[in-house]
Amino acid sequence: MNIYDIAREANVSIATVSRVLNDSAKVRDITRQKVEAVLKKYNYIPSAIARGMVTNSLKTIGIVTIDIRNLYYANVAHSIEQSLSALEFNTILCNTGYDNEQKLKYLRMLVEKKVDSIILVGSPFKDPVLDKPIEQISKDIPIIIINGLYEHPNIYSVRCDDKKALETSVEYLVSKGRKNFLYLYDAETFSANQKLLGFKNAVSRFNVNSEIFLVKPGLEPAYSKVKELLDSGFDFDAVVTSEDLTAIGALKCLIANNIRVPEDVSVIGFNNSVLSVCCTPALSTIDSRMEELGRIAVKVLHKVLKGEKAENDTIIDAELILRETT
Amino acid sequence: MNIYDIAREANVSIATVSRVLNDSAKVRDITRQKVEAVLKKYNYIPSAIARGMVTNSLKTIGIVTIDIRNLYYANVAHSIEQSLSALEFNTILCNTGYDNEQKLKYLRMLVEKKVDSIILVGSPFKDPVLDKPIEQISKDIPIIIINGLYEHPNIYSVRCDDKKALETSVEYLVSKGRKNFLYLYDAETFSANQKLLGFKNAVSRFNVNSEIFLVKPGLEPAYSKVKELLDSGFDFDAVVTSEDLTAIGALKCLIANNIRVPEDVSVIGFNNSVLSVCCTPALSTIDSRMEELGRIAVKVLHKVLKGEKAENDTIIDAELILRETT
DNA sequence: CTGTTAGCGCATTCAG
DNA sequence: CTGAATGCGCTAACAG
Repeated sequence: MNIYDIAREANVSIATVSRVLNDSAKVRDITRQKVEAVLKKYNYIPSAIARGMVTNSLKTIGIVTIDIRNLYYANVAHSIEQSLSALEFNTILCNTGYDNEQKLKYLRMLVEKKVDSIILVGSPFKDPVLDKPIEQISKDIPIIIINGLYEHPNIYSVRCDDKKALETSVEYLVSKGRKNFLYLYDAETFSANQKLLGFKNAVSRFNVNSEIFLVKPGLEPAYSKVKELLDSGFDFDAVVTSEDLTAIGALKCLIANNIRVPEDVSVIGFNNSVLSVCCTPALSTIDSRMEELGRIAVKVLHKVLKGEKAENDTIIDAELILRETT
Repeated sequence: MNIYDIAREANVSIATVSRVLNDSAKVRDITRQKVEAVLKKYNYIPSAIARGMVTNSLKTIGIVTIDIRNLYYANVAHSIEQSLSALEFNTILCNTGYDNEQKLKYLRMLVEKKVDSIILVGSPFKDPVLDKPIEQISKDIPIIIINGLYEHPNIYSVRCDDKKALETSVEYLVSKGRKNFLYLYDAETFSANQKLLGFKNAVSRFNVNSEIFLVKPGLEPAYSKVKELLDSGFDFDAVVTSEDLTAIGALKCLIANNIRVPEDVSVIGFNNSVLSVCCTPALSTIDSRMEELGRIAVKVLHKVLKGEKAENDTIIDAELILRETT
């Protein structure tokens, strides 16, 4: 069933059917009703593909993440999908993992499917290997990168001020009398580097001691690292991390070793995920405002799609959430 | 740029270009190389829309969930997306929330976009209001429902044996000497009913006491409920829930009230999400094998799409994961 | 093995 | 306000 069938039954031309389907132009009321009756009778749904053939758009956006099981990505993706849906856009979800080959494969798929734009979630997408292809794509469609910085025409950055966030954390802990910091981070992306930079800035500014370690993502690696540090007699009274899960690993190790939190050691995580309220004591953390980032990304995109001028780099502030580990 | 441009530059017909693009038929090696050279020169990517116009498929599947921020949905969705991607299919993600209007809107969008199939994740999609539209859609494309039962041609169920899982939990706790059970559940869907049924079966079979309460989803409502029960002097030595987060709410309340877990009270959650290892003590829980469900769903779908006969209702067993709360 | 041709279902001129 | 005609880029017969 297509508009020809509808047109025939309604005794009008396909152009008229198309018009009422999109109410794109004036159609006499009586004609419209005639057509609508037939449309309803068959519960007719037009083909977005055929429309896309003409308009060269499926009203679909690709959203590219590392792994949607990660709460951070899930939250941003959800926010994006919802904002987009309100604008009548659909979302193609891509979980690329960390492998660049996979990322390229997905990017290609999205181009094939003629998405109206691609939203890259997370800084792992700012990578030398990907730069060329991404810039190539940006010649045809706008690209938004969340929590990555990409200075290139038609590529828009929307991010949270990670650097400042870490500075704020350290500052707060210093104000509480903490003097010996441990920083655990689990990635070496743009965003991770910003956090690290913020941490380093702050400890040097406040002139406190600090040790920094890169650990594998997850709870276990952080647990082991802290255990190792404890065993080696390393002394610290504050743990700051780049991820909630890492913080929780550290926290669990401290508790297991009868170190009181927050009396002896303070802990601050990052992201304000559900995880942070599940542990005991509940984790103080930094809210990186994932939903807000998603919303802004779509807002920027919408502007660009409408041909309006949009901010090339939007930065919002994170927020320190104090719970029981500080 | 389209296949005409490629054809012209390679001095062949568009049919030949199409053939090498899909390697659908024998093409002389020398011709193929000629074409491929031009293809590479322009880094040509064919339009899936135009192809879809002819084949009536975009090699895209709709996956419909309540909310991807929920770890359960995120895990299943991830598994589906990955399995699908390996089959060269893309995934349109839909977060419908609980509102039926929204669900219908998404369903319509997916039909418009001519998806090859729709995968419904979670039992909230087995609802009288949705039955008609879903059955209508199933006339054109296969539908898979994960953790819901839908007996209808071209609709396939893939689910975890929730009933048995709950029976196993209770049985285990009884074997540990527990006699007074509290069951907290947070939804009234098909899946939730199965769990409830399993719980009831088991407590009656083992002849132990039980109280059952419906609470709102989340950590807080469970916490409050348990607090209320404790204050009222209600006596219990085992808490079983339909969700990890609910279990954690209960657990936190017990701990806060100096009730020892698992010495005084045992707790078992459901889903084996990351949350279960974040709390202290770590939560014993039921692994509902979300990744496996996603994988099987895609396997079933793939069969159907290839025109092979597939199982209408696939059931797998959950697994009891013992950690520190039992 | 390769080329010609006819649609796929729709939006969009351009006439009337 | 409405209709006829055109083409979007590709696949799939069908010829040769």
